[in-house]
Amino acid sequence: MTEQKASKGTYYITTPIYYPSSNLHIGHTYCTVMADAMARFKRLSGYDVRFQTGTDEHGLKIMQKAKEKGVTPQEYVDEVVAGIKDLWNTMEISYDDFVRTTQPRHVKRVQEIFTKMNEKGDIYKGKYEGWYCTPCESYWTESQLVNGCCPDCGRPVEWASEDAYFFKMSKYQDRVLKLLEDPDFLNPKERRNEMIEFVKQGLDDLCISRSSFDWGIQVPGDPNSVIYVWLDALTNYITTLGYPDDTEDFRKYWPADVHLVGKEIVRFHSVIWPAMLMSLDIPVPKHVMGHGWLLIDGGKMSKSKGNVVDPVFLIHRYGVDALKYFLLREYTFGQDGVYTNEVMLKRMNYDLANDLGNLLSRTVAMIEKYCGSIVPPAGAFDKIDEDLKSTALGVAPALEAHMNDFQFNQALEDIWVLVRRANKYIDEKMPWVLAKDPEKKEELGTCLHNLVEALRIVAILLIPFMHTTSERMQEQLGLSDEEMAWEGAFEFEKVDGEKVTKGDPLFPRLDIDKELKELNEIQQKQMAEAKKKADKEAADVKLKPEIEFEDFDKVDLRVGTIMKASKVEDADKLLRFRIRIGNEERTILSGVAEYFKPEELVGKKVVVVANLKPRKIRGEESQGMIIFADTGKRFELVTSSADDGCKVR
RNA sequence: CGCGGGGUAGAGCAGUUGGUAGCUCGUCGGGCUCAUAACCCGGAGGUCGCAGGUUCAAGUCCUGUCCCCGCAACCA
Repeated sequence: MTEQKASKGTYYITTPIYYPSSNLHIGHTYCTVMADAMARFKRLSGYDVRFQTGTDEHGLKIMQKAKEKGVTPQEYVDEVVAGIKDLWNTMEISYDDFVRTTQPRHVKRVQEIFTKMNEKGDIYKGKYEGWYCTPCESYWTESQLVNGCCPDCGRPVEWASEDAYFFKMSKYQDRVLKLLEDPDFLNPKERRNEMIEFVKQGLDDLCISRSSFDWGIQVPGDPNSVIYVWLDALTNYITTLGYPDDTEDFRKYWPADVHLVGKEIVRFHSVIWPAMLMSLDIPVPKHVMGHGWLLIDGGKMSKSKGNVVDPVFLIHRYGVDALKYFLLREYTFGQDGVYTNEVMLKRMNYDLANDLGNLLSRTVAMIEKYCGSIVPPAGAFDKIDEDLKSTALGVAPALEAHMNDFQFNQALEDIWVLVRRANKYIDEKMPWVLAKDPEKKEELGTCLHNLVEALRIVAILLIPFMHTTSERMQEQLGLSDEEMAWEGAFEFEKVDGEKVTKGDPLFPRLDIDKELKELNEIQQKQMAEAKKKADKEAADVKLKPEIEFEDFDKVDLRVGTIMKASKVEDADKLLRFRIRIGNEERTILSGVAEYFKPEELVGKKVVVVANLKPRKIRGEESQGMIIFADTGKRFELVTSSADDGCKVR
């Protein structure tokens, strides 16, 4: 890429750095493809573009994954990251920098940033508290718990605390709120509203270190703590520019023009990240754009559901350009969209094969047939010619406006307005009739000439989205590089006596029914395998660390009779039990409402942890705990026929 | 509980500052034969979740209500 033309200034766009805990799916591809299209568009428009993506490689999850595979965390991420880079190469993603948070250039600067924030007085030592799952070594918030247990492994958690470093985020609450209220900063507005409300509820200080695991960047001067992954991850956008050193890149590209992110991490980018930058006294990014998700069967893609769509497979089958086109054309930025094979195949067939491919094909065929493969000159224009011309000239300005708004689907629609107009133009002009009449030769020439003009404009405007297709069009139309310059999309009179060459169809027509059938079969198989694998992982018996008999003996288990059972109002999952244990009765709350009807439990004899310290749940005291068998999907009663009050041991 | 989003033709979606409800696919009918059986034209099909309100005028503003989805703090 030539870096000469930078007349319009710089444009720095980023994708999130992805978490390599598994291979990427089509949702990640969607985000990266958008960023790539924007980067290419800006380059063509004359900006000095910097487009960055990468991977976020620290954290507990990675450590656990590596352990499962029996490799070091570094070995583990190296392998996954190689796959990710392969994917982006296959997708022809034109990134300028790929950052890995394990790279020394990043690690060193994150520590410097931590130190800087500390010197500013924005970091203090405190206690981090939460529900801790010992086997998973993770903290969870109250709301994350599932039935009061670890959402990952389903085992009980305990309230724990550790020394940790905190960032005084609350200090920046007012400034962040002000920033969010600027309609230009965070888009689309649905996300903005959400964040404004969130900040208005008040910002707490942010815990920015962990001591429960060590796969991360060490806190300067504290070998026992690593820097919290989000501080590590977010700063990638500036460490690659050399910050905190005063570098040319940093001065040139910061603040970033756009952080393109998924809606699930908008908060980190529009609240936490700006607060951190404010602490560092450097400018905040100009824009944060939150895109929606691709949903499958109305739900989020997830490995446990076994419904992830593999982009590599689709590229292999349909080609990079077709997939890119589909992703950019089908979905409205900011909104969730439903992915189905059928929707994808229809887009590919109708828009690409029928409309665009066929238009090129019939145009080139006619020029070969009627004009000896040489694009004829244009004569006088009639009304229809003028209409085609004005449609053609309207596309580029409309497209630029939509692109600047991140309306990729609209931008492509702009191009297709011309594609459809050109197809209609052929029908209106009926060149095959003109060809039969020697006196209509000039009219025929004008028609075919104008079609090539229209296709030239289409080919140029397609470069940011499908550059290979664009090149193939250029080749078939015999256009020079000069005729394909971006500015040329704003002019109609460019072509002149080119020699056209008919090539393979741009996009072969697909037999949708047949494709659907085959795709479904293949994907069913893939999903079944993925699901099996996920289920198997879940079924592996992971025992807690060994304990002494004395530890077990501390637990007083008793048989209890359920006297009453009722639902706790205002809580979806909680049931309230009155349990008789020998001579006494007590109240116990359990988060099992989704598995049992209260009335069917009355009279059952169950096993109760009788000497558990009472705990308040939803304002009520729970005096013990009922034992259930957890199948992973359901809870089942563990019953006994013995009299209540009996010891269980 | 709270916060955010959505509910518009059979399906999937657009609808800027309120002023005759659009698009793609499907469907029905017609045209053309240059082209990848592709392309072009026309028709049918919507009380814009429901109920009120503001207004000369509301899918678009306000109130209430039902249903679906997401977030709920460190978890991409």
